[in-house]
Amino acid sequence: MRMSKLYLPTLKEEPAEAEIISHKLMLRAGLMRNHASGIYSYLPLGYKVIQKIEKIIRRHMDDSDAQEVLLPILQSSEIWKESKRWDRFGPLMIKFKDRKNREFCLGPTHEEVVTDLLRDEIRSYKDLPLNLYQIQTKVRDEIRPRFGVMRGREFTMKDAYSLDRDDEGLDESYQAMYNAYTNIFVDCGLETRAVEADTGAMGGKDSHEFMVLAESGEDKIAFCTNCEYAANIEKAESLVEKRTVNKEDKLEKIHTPGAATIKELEKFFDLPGEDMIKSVAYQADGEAVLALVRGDDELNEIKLANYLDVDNLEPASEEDIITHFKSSPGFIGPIGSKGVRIIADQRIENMESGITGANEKNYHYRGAKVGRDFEVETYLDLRLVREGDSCPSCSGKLEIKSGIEVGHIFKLGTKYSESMGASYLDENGRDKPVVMGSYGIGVTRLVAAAIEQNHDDYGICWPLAIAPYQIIILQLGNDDAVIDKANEIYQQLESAGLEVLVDDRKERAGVKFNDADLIGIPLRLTVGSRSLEAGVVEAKVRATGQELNFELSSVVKETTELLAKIK
RNA sequence: CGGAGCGUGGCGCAGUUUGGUAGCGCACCUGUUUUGGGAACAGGGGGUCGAAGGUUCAAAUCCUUUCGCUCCGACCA
Repeated sequence: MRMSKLYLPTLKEEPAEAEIISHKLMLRAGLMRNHASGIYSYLPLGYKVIQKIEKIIRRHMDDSDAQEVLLPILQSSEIWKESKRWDRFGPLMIKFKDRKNREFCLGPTHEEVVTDLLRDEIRSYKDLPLNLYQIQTKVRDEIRPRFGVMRGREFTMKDAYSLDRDDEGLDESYQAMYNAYTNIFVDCGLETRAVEADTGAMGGKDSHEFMVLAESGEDKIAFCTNCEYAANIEKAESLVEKRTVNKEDKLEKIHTPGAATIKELEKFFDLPGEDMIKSVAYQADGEAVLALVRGDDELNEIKLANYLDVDNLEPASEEDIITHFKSSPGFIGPIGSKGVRIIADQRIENMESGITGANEKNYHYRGAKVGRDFEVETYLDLRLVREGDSCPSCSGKLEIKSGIEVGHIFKLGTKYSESMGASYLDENGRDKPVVMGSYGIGVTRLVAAAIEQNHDDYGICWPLAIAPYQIIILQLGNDDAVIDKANEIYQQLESAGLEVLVDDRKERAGVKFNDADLIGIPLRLTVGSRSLEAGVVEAKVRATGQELNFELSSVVKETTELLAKIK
């Protein structure tokens, strides 16, 4: 491609709308432009990168016997009501009515469509297993789109759906996808880590996320420094140490004016947070729930929501605390609570006693004991893991890092097949629900993640596999000899099947060098009168800065050889 | 949805406090000289100052309403 003809609007200055590096560079390097909040147009260079990624994805999906289809974006409300997600997804979906007043949404995902499509087709165990995938635009009315393409309202996703006869079949399909994903990300030149994940609104049991480690990531991941354990912090667990603290044995009500937070209580009593019982009040589908964690711990709401199995878990407002919990904000506690479900973290069980709110303004109890002074419904893991916690599988130390979720795989089980009636007849003629899995890759998010992982002060450093072009030839100056030579090399390389961009614009050298760095083409060849006099073209590897001179007579051969070594 | 900030040529910004008829840098067009890391000089084009309403002799500037964008939080596969 000739740059004189390429639509490539690069920006010299930082766009004001962008905050993180990948977003800035995607705008500056002319990959995309903003249309509205969280909605983008992809320009030629950006779309090339997307197509490269899609090609890699297709190859690995096809290799694992998945078959590509294309499902509708416009989806009828009926199937969503069947799966009970019309309300569950709620405002995340763009919903509207057609001229005949029928309800539709723009598909935020396609489980319902796939299930609907196949429930009438799958008759026999002989039709299974099956894995269908598509690369499609998804529409989600995110509450807060941000970081450019990282959390957009419209984005490209590869989603796949497996259908199996039973759990063993699902395990196999899941493992095949796990392997395919691992290979896809390696082939894209990305470093990812698979972590255990919560299943969220998708439902189901096992789930893994594929994370690109990056400061700007919206997710937190806990890793063991000693073994392979890695989990999203939403799901991560740690060993519960067996130790007892605070041996007060009588319950005592204490006037604690102005001490409402754990920090203030630590000061007031001159005791550490681990001697206190933190009580967090929630409204769970209208039911009052009090979650207890140790004072120095943070509550993991996802763990609580999973246990309660509710659609709506919201922190109780100050008003709720007064009316529903009959308490006082800042002084809430489990003692004397009526009509409130009390659920405790397992570490509370190890506490001999603790300091907790007295449900009365400016009062706390000291020496509160579970079983004697109050009862709990159950003990379970409710706490957010912290850096330095002990690993649940090997008791090594946990470390916490930020990551960008680029892939997510789920074992859905029979959630959709049962609610929507997708079943088959087994060998014995018995009707059984299809066992499903679902597998997603955020294609456009992957572009941003790749940039987060591969850039420097001058611009993007594309991994070769997903670079929009492999080679950029800089034609410096307007000497006929230079123009002819640049042209000749361009044509030779293209004939050799390489992807080449030639900067034939009437720009000064500095502009060309800077644009080349910005758009991040992996290999740069410079043709100018200086190098021609020396009988060479200069080669420079974008990512490493490595520089070489190629003899004019063997440019194609040497370029091909060098490319083979670049990642 | 709560909090904060911002909307002025394509991009980045000043001007708003204290109303007086719009400016800078980059980009763009023409010409000359340049030409290996974002050239210099000269000339030139382009903006109903997000929108609507109001106050005023006069509004980018003051008031009201509204729309959009960004950040923090809530929320969110």
